Amino acid sequence: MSGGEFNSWQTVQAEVLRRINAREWKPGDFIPNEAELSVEFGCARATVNRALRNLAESGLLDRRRKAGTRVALHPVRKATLDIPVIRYEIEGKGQTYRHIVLLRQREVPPSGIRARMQTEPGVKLVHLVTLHLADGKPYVFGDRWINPEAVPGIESADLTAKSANEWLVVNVPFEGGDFSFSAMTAGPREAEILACKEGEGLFVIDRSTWNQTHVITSVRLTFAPGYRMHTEI
Amino acid sequence: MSGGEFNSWQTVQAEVLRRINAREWKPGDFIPNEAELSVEFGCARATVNRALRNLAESGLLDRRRKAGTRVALHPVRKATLDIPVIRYEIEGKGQTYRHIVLLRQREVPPSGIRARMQTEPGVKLVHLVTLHLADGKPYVFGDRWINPEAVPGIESADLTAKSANEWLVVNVPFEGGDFSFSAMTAGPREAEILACKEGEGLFVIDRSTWNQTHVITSVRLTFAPGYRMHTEI
DNA sequence: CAGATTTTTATGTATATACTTATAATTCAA
DNA sequence: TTGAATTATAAGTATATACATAAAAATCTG
Repeated sequence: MSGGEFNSWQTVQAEVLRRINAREWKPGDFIPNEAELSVEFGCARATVNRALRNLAESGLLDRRRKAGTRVALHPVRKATLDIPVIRYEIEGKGQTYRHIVLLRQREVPPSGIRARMQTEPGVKLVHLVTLHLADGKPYVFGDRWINPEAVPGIESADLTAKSANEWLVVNVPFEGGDFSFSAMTAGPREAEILACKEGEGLFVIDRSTWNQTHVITSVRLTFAPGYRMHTEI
Repeated sequence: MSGGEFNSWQTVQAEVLRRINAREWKPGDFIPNEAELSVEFGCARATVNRALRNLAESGLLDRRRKAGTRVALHPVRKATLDIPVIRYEIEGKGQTYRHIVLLRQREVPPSGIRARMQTEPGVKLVHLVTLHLADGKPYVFGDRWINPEAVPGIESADLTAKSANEWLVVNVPFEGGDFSFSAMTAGPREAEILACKEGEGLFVIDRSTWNQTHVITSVRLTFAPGYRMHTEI
């Protein structure tokens, strides 16, 4: 307590992790309860709680009240990935960032977008197509639909200075988002905009963000060939 | 306190989140310190700490000792994505899972793999190519290299019953991983294995996992056209 | 005045205690 | 015997307190 010898929650977490990895506690096994572990490790129950909670959050343990704590059967490890703000991403690589607005108009969206945006038939949305360049070369282009109802300032915003991507991040809070990652084959349009060959495989991110009341925006980012999204555990 | 009216850390978190979203506390602003907030919310500092820590973990606040807590300038939202175990993913969709081992041999890896796996020149690794099928149709194929030094049982494992993917998840603990997501263009080999056309865009995951001492395995998963990886915030 | 030292301060963590809550297990009742 | 009520239990949370630690700010020094 006063001496200096104590178990931090990290120590406890490391030891529990070691036991899981060493298969001393196997997937599906119940592990001792918090009270028992706190005695074993010579620390407070709160400390054990912190350690186990952390491991549960990262998917290695399953915990339920009264039932107890068990080693996760399907150790679904979770990776966290940052949502890129394109300018930061490019500038972070030491390249210069520039963007061009290719299209900006109010438009009735196609049905797929309308479903995503949950708007009534016939309602016009802001349609925005932007090309982002790194060192002058096409990097990614965004085909974006914005619900002006959810974003009051959008009509008057100067989207040539700051891209919609950045403008929205700074000006419009969102509560939730929905991402999907996939690949597509470059057609004539993509080939022209991204200055690549038709038929090349392109990395695509589809993203919708919303707040309590509205779907704010829905965007498809199509990256030039060679793009990689990276993350670690 | 005893009555029933109290502020849980969730309540505090929700209110802080509201203020951030309402721009009462703008990106870059310092927010009141834990002691002040605990007075304002009528709760213990530990409760405020829990709330703020949580928000910091999800990227909305930046905290530093002594400096204080500020609203993140670049609200890099973090999405967590589950690392797919292919069989679960397919069966989760209600499809039947099957896999075929296309190649399994000890082999000296090409230099790119060798660099990734951090092995000495000339050292042989286990090379394994597996096709995973959903309802009998090609879903993804894995081109995998395994360091037998890190995985003692691998030589004798029956990888026709359980795929290497699943066998490794169950039998080999790992401490860290490295993921990258990208797109490629189907060449003759991919077209043949995945039964798609040459020139189609394919989604690719490159993954390495390691423990303290070794890089365990490095795999490239190439998905059939149409695959989407999905996540929410 | 630059550079080293000390002080101050906000977050970070540990602990004992107490109470809450979900839920498994048990008992009771129809 | 089934279904409802009760009990016991393990995690979940709140709190007061104390000390640790990083780092900004202030002070001291040559």
